[in-house]
Amino acid sequence: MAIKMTQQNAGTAARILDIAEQLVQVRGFNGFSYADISAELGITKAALHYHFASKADLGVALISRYAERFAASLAGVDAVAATASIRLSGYADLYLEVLRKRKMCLCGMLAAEYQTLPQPMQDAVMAFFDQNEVWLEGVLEQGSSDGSLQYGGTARDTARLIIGSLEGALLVARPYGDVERFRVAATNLLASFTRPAAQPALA
Amino acid sequence: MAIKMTQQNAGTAARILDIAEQLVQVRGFNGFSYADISAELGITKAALHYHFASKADLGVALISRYAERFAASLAGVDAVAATASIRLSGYADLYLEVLRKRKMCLCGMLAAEYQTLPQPMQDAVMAFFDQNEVWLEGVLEQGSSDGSLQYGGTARDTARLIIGSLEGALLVARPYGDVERFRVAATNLLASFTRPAAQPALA
DNA sequence: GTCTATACAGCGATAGAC
DNA sequence: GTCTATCGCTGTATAGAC
Repeated sequence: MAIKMTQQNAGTAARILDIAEQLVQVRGFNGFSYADISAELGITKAALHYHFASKADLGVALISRYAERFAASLAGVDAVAATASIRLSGYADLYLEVLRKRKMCLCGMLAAEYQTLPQPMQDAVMAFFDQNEVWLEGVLEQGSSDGSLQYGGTARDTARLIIGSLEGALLVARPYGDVERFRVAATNLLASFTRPAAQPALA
Repeated sequence: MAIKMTQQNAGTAARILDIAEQLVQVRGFNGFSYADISAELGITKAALHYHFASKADLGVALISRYAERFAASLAGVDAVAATASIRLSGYADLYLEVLRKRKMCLCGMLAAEYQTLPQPMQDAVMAFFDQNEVWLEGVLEQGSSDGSLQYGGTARDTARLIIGSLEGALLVARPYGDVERFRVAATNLLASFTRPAAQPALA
């Protein structure tokens, strides 16, 4: 469980995570095995258990790292995007990049397999969606304040709509291998919030 | 593969499909085994192979039956819903019923696992989404004609947006066990098409 | 830190009795 | 149509040498 960090295993652990992440995003957590990783990394299955004692431990580490990287990406969007509308586009682009690699969002994939996951992984998956929701809620409120965005319902509900819609657009577009299918859906979705005066306040 | 239909195995095959369908919608195609079915049905694993020679055969039969039942549900919506807007609500309600049983849409689940599926199953999954798309496209065009619906982009693109958004709302709401989360997302999504004069034609 | 060797349960699937 | 029995393989995980 607790592994002391030397130069060696830090690199090995990271490579294991890289390969496992790819496998989960393509095949699912129940769709790959230690043997797949060992084959690609060129070390034995047994050696993998040194770095991650159980598959559940590997899974939790996978989500943690993914969530951290995602947080960094969101910070990057904040840094380069001036308006709320552009930030939403930047958010959708994060999904688009995943689809370009013919992968599913890690946590979208795990959400499908949710009921088969060990509980620590379940908790981490929900934390990821919560993290997305908080960020989007902030962007939506900002956009509402400065008048650049407009939406029915609360910022929170709209954030949840966006998360679900983009995850689902990714889910469905991937079998078709159709990047454009996702791009169009994301554009149409976000356009419904971006257009000024498009949606009068609910009666 | 080809099974002659007697009174006996028709009933047994249907019960196998019932149990397998439930398992796939909860745990995924890679998350259940013949042993799970045999345990619940009270017959041996070996007996299952009489009805469905391979797991792939079972999977294809599963999707076929699901698609047929879904088509019947859509016909039911057509029958009871007078307007395009009400038909869209009826469509969303089909997803809601699935979530109420704490399940994922069968083909949404299989879309996540897509890359691990035998090709006949892959084809059947896409055919299911195509079927949804055709029906929604018809409803959207009808709504556009009579002025009750309004949307940016084509009917086809909007149909795809709706499919993806509802699949994704289902995917994300299920871990939270939150039916209301889905209901709100679906309502907000459909409201953006339903409100008259909400969206002026694209410039 | 990685190895060999292996345990042991589970998988999908098959053969052949009844 | 369902059974018993079993195959061959793969799964995760462990023990202990190096």
